Amino acid sequence: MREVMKKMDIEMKLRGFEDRCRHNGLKVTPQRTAVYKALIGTDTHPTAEKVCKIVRQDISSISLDTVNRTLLTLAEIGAAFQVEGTGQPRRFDGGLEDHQHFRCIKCGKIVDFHYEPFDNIEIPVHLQGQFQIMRKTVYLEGICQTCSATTSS
Amino acid sequence: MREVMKKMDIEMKLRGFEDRCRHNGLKVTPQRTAVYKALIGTDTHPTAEKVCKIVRQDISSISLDTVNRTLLTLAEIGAAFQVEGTGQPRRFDGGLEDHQHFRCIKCGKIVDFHYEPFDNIEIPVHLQGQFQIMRKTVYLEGICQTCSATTSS
DNA sequence: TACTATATAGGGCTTACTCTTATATTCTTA
DNA sequence: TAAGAATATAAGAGTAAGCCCTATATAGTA
Repeated sequence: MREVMKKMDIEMKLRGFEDRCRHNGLKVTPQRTAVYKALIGTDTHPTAEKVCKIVRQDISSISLDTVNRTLLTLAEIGAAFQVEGTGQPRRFDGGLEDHQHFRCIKCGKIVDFHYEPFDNIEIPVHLQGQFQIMRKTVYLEGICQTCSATTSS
Repeated sequence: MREVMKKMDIEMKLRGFEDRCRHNGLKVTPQRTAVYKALIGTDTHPTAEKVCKIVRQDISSISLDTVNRTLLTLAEIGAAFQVEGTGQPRRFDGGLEDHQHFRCIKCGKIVDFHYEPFDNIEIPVHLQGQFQIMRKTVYLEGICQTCSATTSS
């Protein structure tokens, strides 16, 4: 019974995915579908490399480049998203005072801001047992003024 | 007057930095000091590459590897830190329901959790004009159970 | 001043990605 | 349902970030 439910759920998601592709003028290819399926079938926040390995069980000839490109496409059409901050070179910060970060997804710029209520977010108790938390922050992503000005022109 | 204050401030930080090095059994080298100075002299969250360019104005022969290593060292002794999530391969997430991420800084594992109060953090008004915010999340870093078990042994 | 431990420069290597191009596939519309 | 146009894919070369190794140099110490 459980299994049947799961299967139906996946079928529904796939249907929705195909619609989403078409609405965005994207073709529904076996590769795209397989990448999407692999991604929703895991909760491990995989890299392109890992997704590629999974997909190759079905489509052995798929290239890593296609997987990577497809994942990026999925993020663009809102069928998935990129885990915050990953995929960029390492960056450092010499400001040790309490502050938070905003990152522009177009130009990659990181801007400090400080909003006192964010300094001491309360961590739910059930996590405190599970992890040794060393850092907690509110992290914002979006488009900065410069980039939104450039885009609209 | 302002300038003088700034200079004193930097001097103080440098003094503190040297102490911090010694307390951690690290030698105070011109390279280390220069990297630290470059980092606290900017608010742009630079990559190792950028810090290297700045430092080379003083020490033209410094290698990128040294800069990178030094920045990592600064983070270890708490004289700086690494911007959350940067420096890792891109990762994707197919779960579109509201949730937040914890990332283990040892093994890199990313774990989902969900704490409803975090779903709709209020963004301060002064930021709403400045940025077009597309995503906001609470992001936690620390050490997971597996890793803290391994480390203690 | 000399000795020991640690740091650095340099260069080669790996990994994660990106770009280019020729071929293949989807979707449309006639 | 066949043909054409637009888009996607595979493959492979190219690039950027970061890591590792080793010989030399330097800081801290006694």
